[in-house]
Amino acid sequence: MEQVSAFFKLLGEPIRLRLIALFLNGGSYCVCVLVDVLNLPQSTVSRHLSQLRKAGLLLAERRGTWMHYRLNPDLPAWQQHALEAIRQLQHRDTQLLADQKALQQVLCSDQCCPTVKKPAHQATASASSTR
Amino acid sequence: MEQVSAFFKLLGEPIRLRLIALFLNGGSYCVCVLVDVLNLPQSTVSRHLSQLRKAGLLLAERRGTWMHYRLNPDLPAWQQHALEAIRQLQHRDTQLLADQKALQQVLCSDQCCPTVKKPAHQATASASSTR
DNA sequence: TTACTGTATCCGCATATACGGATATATGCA
DNA sequence: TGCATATATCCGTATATGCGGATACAGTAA
Repeated sequence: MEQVSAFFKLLGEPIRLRLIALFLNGGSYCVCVLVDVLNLPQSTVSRHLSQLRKAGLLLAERRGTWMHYRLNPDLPAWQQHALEAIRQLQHRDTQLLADQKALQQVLCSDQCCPTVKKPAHQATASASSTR
Repeated sequence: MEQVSAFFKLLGEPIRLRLIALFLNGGSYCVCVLVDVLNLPQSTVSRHLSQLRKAGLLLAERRGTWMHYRLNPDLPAWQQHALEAIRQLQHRDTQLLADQKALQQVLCSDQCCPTVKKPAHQATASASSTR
């Protein structure tokens, strides 16, 4: 029960909600990309990411200097249901839409993180096996 | 966005989560019943209920001295999705199961609130057309 | 090693929120 | 009226949580 409310508590914070929404497409992003997208201090973004990781919502993987986060694909069914709610909001909420647009811009400009894995449908509209 | 996180923040509190779970069956309960079920101070239960009502999750209706709360049947789709997550937990989480059992006991003992509307399938195991 | 970059954590501060006894308000009834 | 019950709100307190600059900790390359 405490675990359950802890999960919803994570979703109850705007920055974390925006982060989760960005990961819903299946992409894998390093901290510096997300800092650029959200336009927030690095410590703030990193803190929220590690909270999401500790809770099992995100997985982290080191690639050289960069730490890459992605959504845990093996979440329990009830959590996936809750995330589905956010997925529905992505097409309506202006903030989430703006974040997605900002993400694409940052990814295209390739300012940072040569090893970022974009979501499949963005890779180049050709090979699609990112996951 | 703030509205969205506010919604999840409501679900992020154990007592509110338990309250919502109790209402998922479609029943309509007064405060005193819920106080008995959760075994918590009246002010605590009432406060959480009014928070849920202010957010539009619950509807309240006065019947004489008693205030009856029930789930708002017209929630936006994304919220219903999130509630579906809780519905799935009802069969697994021991606390939620205990609450449901306690609710049935309180309702059967008829200690209070002669006007409580039980969910359809509990009414007499006959008519079922709630929700 | 040293320098540099990306990330995680620390820490003091500010704010939000929950608690629950006490009290106010509302309704029904005599 | 006045009392009793149900509910809502108040209020002081305790706790939780977010913030973000500063700092520590990788990992890479020279």
